[in-house]
Amino acid sequence: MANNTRERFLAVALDQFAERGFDGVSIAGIADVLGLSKQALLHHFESKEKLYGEVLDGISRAFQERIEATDATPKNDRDAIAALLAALVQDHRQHPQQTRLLMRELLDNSRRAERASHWYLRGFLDALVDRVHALPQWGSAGRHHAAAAVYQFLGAINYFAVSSPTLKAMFSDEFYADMDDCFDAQLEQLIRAGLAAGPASVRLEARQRNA
Amino acid sequence: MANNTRERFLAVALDQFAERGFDGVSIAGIADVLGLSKQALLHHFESKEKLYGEVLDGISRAFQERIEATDATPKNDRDAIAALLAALVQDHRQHPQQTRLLMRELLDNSRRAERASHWYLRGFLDALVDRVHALPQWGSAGRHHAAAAVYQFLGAINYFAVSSPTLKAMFSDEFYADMDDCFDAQLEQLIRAGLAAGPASVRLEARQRNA
DNA sequence: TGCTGTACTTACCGATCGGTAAGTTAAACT
DNA sequence: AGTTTAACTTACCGATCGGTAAGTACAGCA
Repeated sequence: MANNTRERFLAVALDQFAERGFDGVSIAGIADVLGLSKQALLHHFESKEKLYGEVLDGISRAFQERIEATDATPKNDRDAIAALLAALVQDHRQHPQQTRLLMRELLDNSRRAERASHWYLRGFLDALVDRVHALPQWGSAGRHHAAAAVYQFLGAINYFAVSSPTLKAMFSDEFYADMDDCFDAQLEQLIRAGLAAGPASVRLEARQRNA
Repeated sequence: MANNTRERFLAVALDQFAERGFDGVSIAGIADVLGLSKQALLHHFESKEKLYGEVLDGISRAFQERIEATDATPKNDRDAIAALLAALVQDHRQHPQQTRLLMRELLDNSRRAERASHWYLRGFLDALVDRVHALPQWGSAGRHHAAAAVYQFLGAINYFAVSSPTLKAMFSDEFYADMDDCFDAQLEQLIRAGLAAGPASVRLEARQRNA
């Protein structure tokens, strides 16, 4: 089991970074979980930053593979959009730690702006926006309308995914389970309704804000 | 200016905690911003945790006041729901640091579960869910349907609010400005479409997951 | 048998952390 | 004038941080 240790380090690091954030985690703490010394970790990853980078890269890669798998779905079709977003929901459900860590990155990356993997969402986002923009009603309005709508969908998904532990604690376990059970169907309905409603007409006031 | 210093500490602390998180901030760093020593801070707030608690309480209080101000809107009405959520969008726009810090709390509070102010959203959430549940189509389905829908709305708002710096960096400033300009109208349209669509019928498969 | 590289270990380092102790300064009150 | 109190300061503490240095144990290979 040569690089098995390496992968176990990455798994533990993902867990801890997701739960406590970069600054809340010590490399000694990560090593302790595996019963190894801090220097064992530094032997495989030359610094805490490098370790963190590899964790993010791993998420990014897994994410890319998953969206490429669903990228073959038909374009110019509401079903396809709903299917892509449904896949994203399942993704978040199956990898909650990845979702949590990426939400932390979203909060931190104004400082860590140099890191490229932050735009992990960019490809997925563009693909979705293109698909929405290609829909009959949406083409007439600017692309930013489609982008706003797509980002609202993503927000609905991501926020719920990240909130799961809080909602469990806030409500009863049973009520949360009920919410979770109907979430997907409710979301799909919302997406379809939103897409059918088409782009909103922007009132003039908003434009004048930049005066 | 007796307790002026105190308030300035709180303001700087909010900024730093929102930007770097609890563990990423040092009390000496906060004090430095005001040109004071670390012990000046500890004179006003007996510990870092207490300072953090007061910052959160301040947000919670401000948030409560703002939602109480809009709580007088009519019930059993789609316009009222849209108005409450529109107010929330404005709220986030005007206090981005508060929004960011609360998102961090959402990520951290599985560890800090003892803190009560985490449920700052609870009142607002319940009020919204009640209003949705009172709508003609929604009453027939369980309350959790309304809760899921409301949480999707909140997610769309919150996620966008928190993503602002990232979106600015990811797209051109102009494209982001366009998105931002049409966001409110797009969101209102989504909310109205979602409410009009009513609760989704849950397929049996989801229920069987608990087997 | 001797050499080399991998996978670790213990020992240690300077920096920084939150927090304590003990002043200092000046305004406010009696 | 004397005392108290609020608002700070400098000096210091032990703990923990990320990271370096130097060694050990062992497997594979010539």
